[in-house]
Amino acid sequence: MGRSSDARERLVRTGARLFLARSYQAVGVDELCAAADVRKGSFYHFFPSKSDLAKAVIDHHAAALWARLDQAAATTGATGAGAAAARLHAAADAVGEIQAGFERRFGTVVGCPFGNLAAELATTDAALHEHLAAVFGEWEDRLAVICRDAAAHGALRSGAEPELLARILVAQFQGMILLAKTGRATAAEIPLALHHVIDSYLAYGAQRAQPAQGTQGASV
Amino acid sequence: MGRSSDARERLVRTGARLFLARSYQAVGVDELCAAADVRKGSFYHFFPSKSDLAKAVIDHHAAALWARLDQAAATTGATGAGAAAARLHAAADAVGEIQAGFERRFGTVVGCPFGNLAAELATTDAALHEHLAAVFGEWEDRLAVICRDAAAHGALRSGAEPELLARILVAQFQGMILLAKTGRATAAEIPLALHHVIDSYLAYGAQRAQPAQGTQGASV
DNA sequence: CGTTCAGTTGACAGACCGGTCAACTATCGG
DNA sequence: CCGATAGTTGACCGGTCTGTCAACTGAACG
Repeated sequence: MGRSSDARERLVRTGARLFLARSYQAVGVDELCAAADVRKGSFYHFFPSKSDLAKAVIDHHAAALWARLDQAAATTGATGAGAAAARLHAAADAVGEIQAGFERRFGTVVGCPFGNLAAELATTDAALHEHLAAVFGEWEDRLAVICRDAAAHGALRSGAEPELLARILVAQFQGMILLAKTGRATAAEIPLALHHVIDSYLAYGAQRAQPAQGTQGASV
Repeated sequence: MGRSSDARERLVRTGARLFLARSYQAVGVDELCAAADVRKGSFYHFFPSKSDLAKAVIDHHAAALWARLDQAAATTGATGAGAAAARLHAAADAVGEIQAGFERRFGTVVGCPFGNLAAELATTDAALHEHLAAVFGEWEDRLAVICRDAAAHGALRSGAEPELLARILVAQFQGMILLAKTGRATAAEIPLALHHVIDSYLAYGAQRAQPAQGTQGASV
């Protein structure tokens, strides 16, 4: 019953775009609606508040990230000592590609969708704070799975705890993306730094032979 | 001639406090003035715009950070292979203490003063963007000096370039602080992760014997 | 002691903010 | 073909936002 519409999806997509291009607070509901060609009344038909749109935007970006990470892990099939290491490097490349895509779309490195919102809203919006914490938690967990696998195959240096390494890698992603956002690095340098950190945690002799080469697949 | 006043300093200090406790955009000039007990006309006597106050706030935090880093480097006197490594660890502890101080003052980890503003404003305020880039640049340079010293004494693993390591460490600071802000870590865990990363870059045998122990000096 | 000027004051402006609402409309299921 | 309902529309609200201004005040200095 009733009619159907893609207005909600348009709002989420333009929200994702505008929040990245500027920031959450810098984009008003009015501008958002104009850009999505949706009247304000409709906005509040789909979302109880602007904050709820942000939650949907986070889910949108999270789905895209998990898809990329799954794809990266899949192309690096098989198991074994070297495979886990390769999957870590592939995850670094996947994030690098997402950031490179943003850089192409927006003209500059606009930052991490989650990191930006966390820095801006973690202190003022409890619901978004929790939502973002869950995303970072899943990100960490996904890397921890690979790190534990690497540890099980003896691919990690002695003293390298898988869970801590996963956290360090997520932090390295966030930090490098932020430095790139300040203009002190390009999107392409993000995965390079991560390859470096990953290698420094691999058991001696397990480092990758040739320097990082992102999977050259297109799509953004 | 004319009269003197500490209103400007009060504005910078309360700006530093409120921007950390919430965010730049979440704190209005009116609220800021009320908290600093300064009338709005006076605010615009000292600062052409809210953005210029933010620039002063950044300088305020930067001065505090450089002082802490200098102090940390000084207590770890002397030179030599182990001294450079010790200075890196001391820098990690210094940042950890700053964050622990914020955590005590505000009740939660409120993030890095520079990282927060960078994430929020880098895309919308060109002047602040540049100003923040300069701070990150100096931070990186200061660590690079130590890293080069470590490299010169053969304290770094082979393949560890000092400049890249300095960048990786700044990124690790930013990333860990952001994760702590999302509630996924405490301020005390920030230096621990950094000690871990630093150790993974030190030449085998140069790792610190006993786990991180922040200089127990008080002061915030 | 008076002039000068940094600093103060409070009222004001205009735009914009997130959010509300009642009336309306098109579509889908029966 | 009709009723139920998801979606649409545009006017509207009160509050807050950054920034302005002219008149005023008081301390330092010649």
